[in-house]
Amino acid sequence: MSTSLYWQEVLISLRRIIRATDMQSKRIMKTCGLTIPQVMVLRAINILGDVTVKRISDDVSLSQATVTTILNRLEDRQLVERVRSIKDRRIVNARLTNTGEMTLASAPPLLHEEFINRFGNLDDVEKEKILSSLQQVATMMDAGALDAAPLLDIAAPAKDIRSEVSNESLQADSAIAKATT
Amino acid sequence: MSTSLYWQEVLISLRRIIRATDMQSKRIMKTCGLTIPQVMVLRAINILGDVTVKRISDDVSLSQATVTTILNRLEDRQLVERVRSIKDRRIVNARLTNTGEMTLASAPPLLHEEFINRFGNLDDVEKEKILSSLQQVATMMDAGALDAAPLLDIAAPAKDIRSEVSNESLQADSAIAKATT
DNA sequence: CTCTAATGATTAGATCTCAAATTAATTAGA
DNA sequence: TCTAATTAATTTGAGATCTAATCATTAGAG
Repeated sequence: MSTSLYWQEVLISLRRIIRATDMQSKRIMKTCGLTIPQVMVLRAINILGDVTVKRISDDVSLSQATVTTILNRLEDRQLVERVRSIKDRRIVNARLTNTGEMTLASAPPLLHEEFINRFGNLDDVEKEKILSSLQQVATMMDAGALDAAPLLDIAAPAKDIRSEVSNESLQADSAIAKATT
Repeated sequence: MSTSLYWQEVLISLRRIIRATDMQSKRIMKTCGLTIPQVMVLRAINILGDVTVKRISDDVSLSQATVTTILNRLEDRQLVERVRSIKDRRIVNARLTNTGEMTLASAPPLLHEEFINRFGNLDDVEKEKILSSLQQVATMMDAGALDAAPLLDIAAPAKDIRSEVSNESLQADSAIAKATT
């Protein structure tokens, strides 16, 4: 059917987005020595406090293995330290060092300035439309990946966030309490 | 401004999308031996006829270097052949072999079945909303990357592909045309 | 005609990412 | 108490992707 044409378009858009993200990550790497995923992990740790690798990986949407390797690099640079839980030795809790906090605080925004400007200039309806579309796509995609179990509420996420957004103004740490609830 | 929280959400959504795409690519790789980008390159060649590496790379949003390595693998498997232009020896034209055409024809859809189902079940308004959001995001993102010069018309981004498509194989039905307007 | 600049493609080098296998630690059951 | 199953993290192995450097060819200027 005619929908088949949508796939092409969707795929191309996804490619462009993935590529742009990749390029942006490399650009950031050059200026501050950290990649986007690395900064995201730092942020997650900062927001969530001492967290397990699993929790981080859920939060930033990277596999546990990837988070482990990212933590290795962050630990090498002393931005993060790992502490084994005393209660359960299998568990590792990551936390930021002082350097890590400072580095995170000074990290540049992860999206292109250009993107930020343009997005910022859209009116709220438009912003909302875009964010909720992204979330729908993400949900539809990883619902397939995860066998459709935990993420069935397609409609909910966008709204949750929105209300958070409008209430808490800005850095609200807890706001990211997350769709995972 | 409260917009800053949007960034978190946008980033998380993008991560989820990127990850799901990656996982899907690996899944497809297992079943048919080709990754998503490989299939996309095959498709581009099929649609565009004999094409230069540059043209392919523009079309599928991968760097020239990446397309080269993909072409290497495709050529190894005899799905594609490279022909140096006689007029200008720098130029390489890629074309599908018979095997390549057959393989392409039998390649599975590149998006999760689950995604396809869900997306397909949305009404047209919703589909367009999502597609146009993706395209806006892609454009805002790679506009930054490409220094904002050539891509200022947010509305028109994916046009090349579509016009080709509609002329050739697929009989565009106009739904998409509107999405970008 | 030759030398330099530009252009298209390829190679080299560095990261990231994931699935699968592995290691370590805990819990449950015989 | 001791094994089996489970859980958390890490290591291994294989690709993909980008930028930058390189190679090959063509176009232009003197």
